Amino acid sequence: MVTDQLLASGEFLNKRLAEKGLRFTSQRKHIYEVLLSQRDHPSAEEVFTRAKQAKPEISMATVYNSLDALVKCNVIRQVNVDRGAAMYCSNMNEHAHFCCDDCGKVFDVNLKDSPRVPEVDLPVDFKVRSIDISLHGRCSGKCDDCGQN
Amino acid sequence: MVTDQLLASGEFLNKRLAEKGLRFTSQRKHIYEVLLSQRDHPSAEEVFTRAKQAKPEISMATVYNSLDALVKCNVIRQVNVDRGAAMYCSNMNEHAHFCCDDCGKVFDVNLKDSPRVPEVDLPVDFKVRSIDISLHGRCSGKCDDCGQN
DNA sequence: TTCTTATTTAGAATTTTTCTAATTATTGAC
DNA sequence: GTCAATAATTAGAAAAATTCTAAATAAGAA
Repeated sequence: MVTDQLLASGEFLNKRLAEKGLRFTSQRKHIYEVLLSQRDHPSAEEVFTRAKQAKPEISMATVYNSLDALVKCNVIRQVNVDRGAAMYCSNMNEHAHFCCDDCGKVFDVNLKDSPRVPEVDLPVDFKVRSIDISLHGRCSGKCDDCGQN
Repeated sequence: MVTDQLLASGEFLNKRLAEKGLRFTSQRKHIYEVLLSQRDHPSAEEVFTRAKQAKPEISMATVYNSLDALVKCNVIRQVNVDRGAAMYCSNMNEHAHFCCDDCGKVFDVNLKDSPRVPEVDLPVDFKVRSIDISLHGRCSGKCDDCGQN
């Protein structure tokens, strides 16, 4: 288990980046912290906005670069539920995403009997790196934007 | 089971569209046929290109509108595996998508013990309409663009 | 410290998607 | 079949999302 202290220190990220031959930079650290500090599903644009608060000089290109680096070294996930902007998720516990087609919000949902991930019939030399499960439907009233039904 | 004859006739699509209060138009029929006739995972742009061959007057806005209509009435699926363009899939059998991070190609893959779709812990009033499972990894040599490993 | 090279930056460019307003086509009622 | 209501189509503009470029900077290894 990764402790919050370890996450905060940068040690953890440093190690993960190094394992992939990626450099530990203040921008990547900051963007990672931005994602950890508010555990929703921001788009790159939204990450950019949040990151600028403490680091006004950061650029959009760096946000994309950093997000890619963080995804590559497996400390965040990229979430693609629809056309439109990709979203980013710092919850690395095994979970799926529920996307409400009414309000567009994305919720983390846990798999029952976790970690029972679906098995697939793959050609022998296909190598799986990650599995994404996303549901679409209606969150129906659970969120502010969704009315009664 | 939906027969190819039924699919081709337009009867099937007509019925599905009507069930959702959507109109049956020559453009929607054509785009559906375009997707059925080549069962890969084209982007809207690619659908546009293919559709224009027989219907040069069709517009991009109509392609998006039609794809949305076809998704809404459940005769095709929208596939979001990455940043960049959404893709469309006319295979409505239960299956997952494997996206090769090397070459970007998307493959349909069957679930083992189908149809054992993962169950999730959802708030009671969340209603699920569809489930998407996508894998990322390497197709490693199975495709033309992927070298030896 | 020095060197090499990955990363960052601002901004331009490209790609993808949505919107607009006028026109056309589909559907249901008569 | 004709008419009316309105959904869908069209071209093009606009917006949104992402990638690229070339110069400057910073990280990590020696």
